[in-house]
Amino acid sequence: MNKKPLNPTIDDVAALANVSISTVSRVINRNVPVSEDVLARVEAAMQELKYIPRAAARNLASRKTNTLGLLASEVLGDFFIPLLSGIEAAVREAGYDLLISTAARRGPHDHLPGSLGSHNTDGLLIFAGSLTSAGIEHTHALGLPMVLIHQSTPAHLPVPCVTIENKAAACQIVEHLIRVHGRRRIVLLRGLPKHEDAYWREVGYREALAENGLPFDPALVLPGDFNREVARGSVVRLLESGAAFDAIFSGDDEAAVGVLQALQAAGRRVPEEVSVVGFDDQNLAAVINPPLTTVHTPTAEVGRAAAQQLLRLIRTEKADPLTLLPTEMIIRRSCGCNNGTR
Amino acid sequence: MNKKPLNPTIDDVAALANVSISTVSRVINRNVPVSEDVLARVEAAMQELKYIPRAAARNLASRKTNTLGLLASEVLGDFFIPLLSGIEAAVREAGYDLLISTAARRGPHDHLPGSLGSHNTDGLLIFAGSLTSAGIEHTHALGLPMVLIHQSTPAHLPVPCVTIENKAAACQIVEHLIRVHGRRRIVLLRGLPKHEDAYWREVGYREALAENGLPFDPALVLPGDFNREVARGSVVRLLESGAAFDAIFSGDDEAAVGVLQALQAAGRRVPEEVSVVGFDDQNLAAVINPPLTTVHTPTAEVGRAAAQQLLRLIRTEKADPLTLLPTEMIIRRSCGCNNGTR
DNA sequence: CTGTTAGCGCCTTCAT
DNA sequence: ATGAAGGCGCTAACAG
Repeated sequence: MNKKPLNPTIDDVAALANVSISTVSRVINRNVPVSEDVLARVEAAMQELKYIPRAAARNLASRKTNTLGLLASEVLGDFFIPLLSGIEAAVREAGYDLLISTAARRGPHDHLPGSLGSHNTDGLLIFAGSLTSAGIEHTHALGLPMVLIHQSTPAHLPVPCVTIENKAAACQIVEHLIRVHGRRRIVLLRGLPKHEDAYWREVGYREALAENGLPFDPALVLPGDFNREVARGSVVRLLESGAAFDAIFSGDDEAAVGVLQALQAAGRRVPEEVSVVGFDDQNLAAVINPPLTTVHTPTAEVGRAAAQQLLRLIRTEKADPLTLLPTEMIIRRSCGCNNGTR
Repeated sequence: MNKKPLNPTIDDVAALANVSISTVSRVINRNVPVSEDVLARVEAAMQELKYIPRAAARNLASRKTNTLGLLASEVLGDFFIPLLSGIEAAVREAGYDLLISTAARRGPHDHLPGSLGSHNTDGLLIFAGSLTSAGIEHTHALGLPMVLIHQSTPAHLPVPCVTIENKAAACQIVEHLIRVHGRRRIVLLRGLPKHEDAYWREVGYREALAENGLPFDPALVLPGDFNREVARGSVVRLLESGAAFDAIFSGDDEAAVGVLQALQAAGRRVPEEVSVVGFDDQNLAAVINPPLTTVHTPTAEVGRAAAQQLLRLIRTEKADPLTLLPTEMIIRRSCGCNNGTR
């Protein structure tokens, strides 16, 4: 008589506890009432055998996987950590697993990484830029629940989206430059062209100019791509062009690093000669020199909210079409405030 | 006759292609030769039906899950991104999936998150500090292949480990402080007490002192915990104590940030009055003020190597007991070099 | 090279 | 409240 199978199954537990496998299944799932003593026996047996239900078998039988997929873009920026921990927390609290996949080279027909296909995941969290519009439609057509992060749904598809307030914050921070620091020639380092955050930040920038009677000068709008090197290159070229400017609004903090490097290499003093502000309030914003005035984005909350919406969608087939999380301006020194302090 | 089932199974494909399901299975897995025309027919049918094999069914039948689990610690530091991308790359190249789980509150008996249990994952990647020694032994006893990251195996268990060279690099950077900058009262801000990286870095520090005829002074060893605030607190207290010191070797870059903040707040000039060096070469090391002299650690490679070892272990039951990746000192300004440059 | 036949381990009606 | 039996969709011998 084999006492302890190395990979116990539900049958082993049932045998040990002297009940049927259905009963064991019931105590595992706690769906249906089970008498006190039977419950105790079964639980003891499970402990004894160190029984762990096989996910594959449960998934196959129950037709759900209890796992959520996260499709991330190839470039994992600094904001990815808070995003991930927010997602992870929500997913775990709900008893789900998290399968992650970065957007690898995927052909046009090959819309999803195989593993994230409809049968291997109960739903998908899709980060901005990790799937084309066509890919999203295709996935949606498959009937896979999904929610988009930092990207609104294309083609009027009923796909929930969770993102942050970009425009008002961008407007506010640019107005800060104008009204508090008297800047009038403000450069915009736009983010990734197709990125919605970048788009709305630009709209906010223009709005601030317009509301304060400043002209919009296309010569002051340069590529930043949310990338340190790209941003640095843009500023170097701007400097070479001899164009006049007294402030730079960078698409995100990462690009702001490049901005500062280019400016400092050229001997331009920040913030005395030129104010610099960013967006995101990433880890390095507070420690860089000078400390960066920027906009704080609640990235962990975005992750958490996205996971929660997806879970709701899966369970109730209903979710908020749009979750817009608030942002907040953080004044430090790169804009010109607090200079001399500390 | 139902033309396109919404969730096609292998049977639908077989029917459409006029073959048996075994044949379809063969073209899916490409294990066994299949004739040209049959292969074409089957592939056409799969396309036509948009067939996606159900992972749960394959897993159940084949007794393997094709997914690797990653157990991470609760605190996801900056180094986590490169680690994750290295892992993800290796895992994806091998055609596996990645299930991630941060070490949540887990009771003493409840060693693993359920989903990472032996039946749901073919193997585990365990990051330092995410599992106790007992947990590791327990998991190993379950027969689950695993490899440890930045942590060596306890109790002589045959569990492969991949980590980095800490001691020599720590010794080298401290020697740099001594020989190049003439520092003699060097503070050590140790990392997390139970963390092996921290241990070896301390050994390297002591070795450097010994080899250069400097006394080891316990008063100069303070907690840093790989944490910005803890490090700052330690330095603040050190300053208050009035102890003399002319350099600080911080357990990692994150702690170095706290060191710099405390020093600058107290008006101590870095590197003129005190040299500061870190370890890890994190994202912010190059942009902080002053740019941090530190040790570069190949974190993405660590992730990749760990995944590869785990895969080898799963496939061949053999793996290198220890993979030690090289590190490299990066000279910037906080030690006193290159001052005035740029 | 291809088809037939058992399961893989669990959930889920359906009886009792 | 509990047991019996039939799949879930696929892989893996085993024949042919």
